[in-house]
Order: sequence, then structure tokens, then C-alpha cells
Amino acid sequence: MHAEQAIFAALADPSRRAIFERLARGEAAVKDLTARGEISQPAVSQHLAALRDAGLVAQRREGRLVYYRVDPKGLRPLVDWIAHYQAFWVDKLAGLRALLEELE
Amino acid sequence: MHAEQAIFAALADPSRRAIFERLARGEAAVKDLTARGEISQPAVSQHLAALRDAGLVAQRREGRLVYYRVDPKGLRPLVDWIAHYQAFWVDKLAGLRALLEELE
DNA sequence: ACAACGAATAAGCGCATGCTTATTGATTCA
DNA sequence: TGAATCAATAAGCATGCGCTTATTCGTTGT
Repeated sequence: MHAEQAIFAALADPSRRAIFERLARGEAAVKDLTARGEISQPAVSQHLAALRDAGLVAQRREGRLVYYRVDPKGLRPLVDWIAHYQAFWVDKLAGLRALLEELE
Repeated sequence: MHAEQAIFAALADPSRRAIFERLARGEAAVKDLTARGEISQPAVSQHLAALRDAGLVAQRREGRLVYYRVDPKGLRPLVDWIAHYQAFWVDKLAGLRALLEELE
């Protein structure tokens, strides 16, 4: 599985990471994310599409507003990747991974 | 601190991640990494420079060979980032972070 | 000193990517 | 139906980035 490719690529961009971090503090509509005016609405939508394709966020439509939220499972491949390639951490990270199972 | 910027950027590239994963299995000289011929020596050196600037690998010179190895502390900012922006994980990840402290 | 080897740097090129403006699509309300 | 609002898509552009070849630097050995 190459899920981590899309995840790393998605989070490598500062604007995208900022959006993700914003969503981590709570659900928000595209309108809200655009409001700060730092970036155009299309740019925001494009970033959200990248985050969605990476499995990091999910969307929910309510009327004409589209709300985006962080998908808790989204970062799992990242944690798995770290655990897999850090052999000396694997044992201790096992607990964390089990924990993530619970959350799903 | 914007350490995670360089880390995400470094790991977003497949070739670079492949090199990192290779080094995670053990120290290797640039010569060894170039040997597979999939990529030129300058490209390898450039990737290694990016990984080094991100704090993910360290180098050691021995004669005319330069050996690279994974820096165990390198991925810490990544774990910290995950913990920080996943509010609902923070409590449970706290244990992991403490663990990372031990390893250093 | 000189040749050979390993690695880093320089310079240039092609392609990916993040932005913009313009447009289309979808939904609500008068 | 038509206007207004929110979001997604299209198209185009500029910059960044990863690769290459060529060169330079550092080290070893003859």
C-alpha cells in the first residue's frame, strides 16, 4: 500500500498543513476557510481535494455549505510507517497502534 | 519551530523515502546507495543533503567513503506534530512522547 | 606529484505543482 | 423562474524541484 505517498505529499505543503491543522481544531466549511482571505476559494478547494484524496479529511454537505473535518483514521498510515521503519520503536509503539484500532 | 516542514518535504519524495528506508536497515555509504544504478550519484547526494538538512540522517566520513545513517531523533518532530494536532489523541500519545524522551 | 576513486557542487532542463481568474455546478430563497 | 451564494472545475502561468551531465573537491595509493 502506498497510502503514505499521498499523505506525505499532502502534508508537505504549508498551506495544506495549515488547513489540516485548522480542521483538527474542529469542523469547518469551505466558506470559513476562505474567509481569512489569505488564499482564494479555488485554491482552498484544491487543497481540500488533495487532503481528501490522501484520506486525511472527510466532507459533509449541508445545504450549499460543504463542511470538512479531519478523518481520525487518516494519519494511521503515517504512524504505521514510522513504526515500521523505526525498528527499535516498534515494540513500544505497538500499544499506540492497538489504541488506534479502538478509535476506529 | 518549522522542523516538520523540512521533514514532510524530504519524505514526500519517493526516491528520498526509499533511501531513508534503506538507511533504516543499516548504515551505508553513498557508493552503496549509488550501486543499484537506478539513479545517478549526484542525485543520491542531493537527496542525502535534503535528508540531512531535515535532520533525518547523519553522516560520517571514513577515508573517501561517506557513510550515512538514520538519526533516531529525526522523526521526533513528526511524532510531536501528530500528537499536537490530533487533540483527541494527545492524552494517549503523551505516553509515547515520554518514551521518546527516554530514547534520547 | 600524479592518477584514480568517492562524493559534493554547478548549471541547465523538463515536468510537476500551487496559484490565479473565469466558468460551471449545486442549492436556497424570493 | 431567476437571482444570489457557496463550492468545484477548467485553463493558464510562474515557480519549484528532481533529474541529468560536467566539473570540482577530498582522499588514497603508487
